[in-house]
Amino acid sequence: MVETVKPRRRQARGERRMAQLLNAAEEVFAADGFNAATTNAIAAAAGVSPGTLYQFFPNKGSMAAALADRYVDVLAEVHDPEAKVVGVPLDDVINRMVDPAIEIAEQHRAFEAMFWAQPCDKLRDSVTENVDRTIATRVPELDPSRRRLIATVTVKIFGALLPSILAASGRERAEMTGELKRVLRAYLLDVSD
Amino acid sequence: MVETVKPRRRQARGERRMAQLLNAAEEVFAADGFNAATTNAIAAAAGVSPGTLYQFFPNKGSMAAALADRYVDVLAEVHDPEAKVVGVPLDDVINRMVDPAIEIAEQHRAFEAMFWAQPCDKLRDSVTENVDRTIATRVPELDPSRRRLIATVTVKIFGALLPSILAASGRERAEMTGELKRVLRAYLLDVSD
Amino acid sequence: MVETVKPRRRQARGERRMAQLLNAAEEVFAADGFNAATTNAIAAAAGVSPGTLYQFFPNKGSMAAALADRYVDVLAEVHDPEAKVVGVPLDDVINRMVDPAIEIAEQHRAFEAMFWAQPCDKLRDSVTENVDRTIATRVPELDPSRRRLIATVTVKIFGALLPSILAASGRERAEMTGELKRVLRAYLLDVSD
Amino acid sequence: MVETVKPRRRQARGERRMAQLLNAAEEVFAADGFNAATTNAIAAAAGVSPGTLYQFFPNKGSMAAALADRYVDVLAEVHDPEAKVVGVPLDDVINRMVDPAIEIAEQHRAFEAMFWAQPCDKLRDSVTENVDRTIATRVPELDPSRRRLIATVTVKIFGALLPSILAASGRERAEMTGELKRVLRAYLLDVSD
DNA sequence: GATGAATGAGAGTTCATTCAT
DNA sequence: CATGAATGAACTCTCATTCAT
Repeated sequence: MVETVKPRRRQARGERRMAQLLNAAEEVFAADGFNAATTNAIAAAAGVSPGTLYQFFPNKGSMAAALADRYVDVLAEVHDPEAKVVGVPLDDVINRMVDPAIEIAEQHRAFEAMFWAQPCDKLRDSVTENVDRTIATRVPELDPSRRRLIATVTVKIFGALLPSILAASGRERAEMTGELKRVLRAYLLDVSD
Repeated sequence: MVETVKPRRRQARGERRMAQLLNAAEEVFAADGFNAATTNAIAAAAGVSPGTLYQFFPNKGSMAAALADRYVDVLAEVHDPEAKVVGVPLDDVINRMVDPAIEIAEQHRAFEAMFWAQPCDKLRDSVTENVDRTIATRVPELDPSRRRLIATVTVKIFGALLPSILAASGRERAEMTGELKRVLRAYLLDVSD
Repeated sequence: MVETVKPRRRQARGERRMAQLLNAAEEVFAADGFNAATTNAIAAAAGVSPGTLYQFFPNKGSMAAALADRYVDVLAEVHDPEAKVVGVPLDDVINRMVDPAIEIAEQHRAFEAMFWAQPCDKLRDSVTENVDRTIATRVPELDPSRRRLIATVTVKIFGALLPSILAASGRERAEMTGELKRVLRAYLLDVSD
Repeated sequence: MVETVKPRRRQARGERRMAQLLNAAEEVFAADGFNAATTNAIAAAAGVSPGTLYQFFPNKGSMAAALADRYVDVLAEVHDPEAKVVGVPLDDVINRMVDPAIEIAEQHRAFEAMFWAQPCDKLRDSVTENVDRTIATRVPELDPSRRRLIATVTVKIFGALLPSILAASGRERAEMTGELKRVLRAYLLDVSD
């Protein structure tokens, strides 16, 4: 009994540390970008020593990957697999894809940086997978590999416009977001013929 | 007249070196990206000492900027301002925008890297400007600021898909290129209503 | 209490290193002067890598400043604020100002170099302050700003002759030192009328 | 005849170049100090190429030395060897030593920098020599080596206070200059007993 | 003479990572 | 687990000087 309690405590502490470190990494990655971010800066932001950081993450990239995982989870939480996709205006589908993603990107400040960092393919892949599935449901007759291509392109477009959206606010942001949706709607309409 | 030749000779050597250095920079930027590229590596690739590099360029960014300038020039050379834009299928207009850009990107190996590097806004701006002008000719009634937005989005989409296009070849590349054109056509059609 | 010892240990190693680095810096600054001294040379003289140096000092100037602080401390230790300054021959006062300073300069080989280096104003200021206070005690009726001027001039004279004194030895040094004291006595006598 | 004219012209051009280069060196040395001054900067300031500079001066130090020579000459021009030194108030003698020197230092902007630069011992030596001779005339019974010592000390004091004098202006400068003269008068009075 | 390109060792500084404590 | 000292190669950039033209 004692043996089981102690490990739990340890694990709990460990996870707290990891979360703490990831939060710090999020700040630093968001502020400086992946390349310019410094493991020392992350450790400092987390209030621990560099050595401690390396007890939880083998290298800088793994922190980015872990952050990406976190974002994948958040996206999954928000994603409603039961959501109607067929017999619904395309605009609604796009809204349900784009809006939560933007909101998450805004709330999780390193989302944008992680979206492009090399060690975070997972994140892009996951988003792509979601889009792919949505398309699959809505346009089942589409060839899977073609569908994959379309999903990939869709995600790249999203990634390309996201920075401008996040950098803007108010009216400007609405405009940029509108433009993103316009592009996607036009493309997806064209493609689903 | 004779006097002008002598100075030219000296400048000639210098300009040869500059070209040589820019070529080397192109290689290194293409291989490593702007951030990871080192001035020493560029100098070495050019077969000169680091000091020589700095006789022609005050810093790393200026090499990127010069390279960007070069690409702007190449784009300008290829661009035919007399080309018919009105009363012509949109597909043709898009082909004439996209195909030369891709070809240039392929021939000038750092084009992609420069397209995103911070010291090279000029390049993106120049491409955006070209697109803007083309739209202006074709859809004159469009509000200029809205037009600018559309051009910007168009260029971002191009930039987002370019890496995949360049990374691919043969059938795959044709597919990616086709997809890029499809996106742009759908978007621009939608927008010019 | 036990807890405080452990952190101390870590700091102890660090402070040992800092002392070691400052000693090395002292050697190198003394030998080459502040400008010509290199951080790599200092690190090498301390037997550590350049990176280690920068864990304790953010830049070259800060090492000089730290050295200057050290000398300020040594001067403070030697300075007896209770020492009689009134009702005592001026020669004694001057001896008590000059002799310890020269001795410190001799024992701490970079004293002279630090005395003039820009990042070490503190050192000159501190010495000036001491002189100022001594004059204040001995000639209380003197206008403070005038007193400051006199102290400044006194210190500059000291700094100007110090190199010759340190460079000499034996009889020559005694002569130079005597000359310094003669100047100061004559000046301070003149001034306190 | 032709042969004698051409060399003259060449020499004339050469001396013009040297003067031009020295003027440039004066600016740069004055602005940056001897160490921080750059031969390239000097050449640029003179409007010539680095290679040209090295056709007239073998290295950076030699430019400083040449400048020092120039200042020695200027001092000599100003110096009146017939000036009465005996049977005249000491204040007058000091004025005639100090005032022209300060004026020269002000007019020739690198005087101060050259006064301390290592390749310019000549300048200090020359000034020292002048002072030595003046003392010799006024106090002939003084032991020559002691006289040399006094002259040296006098010059060092001058050099130590000169920067403060030049940096100041108006009332402040008058104060500093006054202080310099006070020191020297007190010292020389004491010494000539 | 004059040019300016060329040199190259070396400056100060950084940082992902390791390791003794 | 945590610490923070330690590493060291690598980075960007400089500059007195030389040399081909």
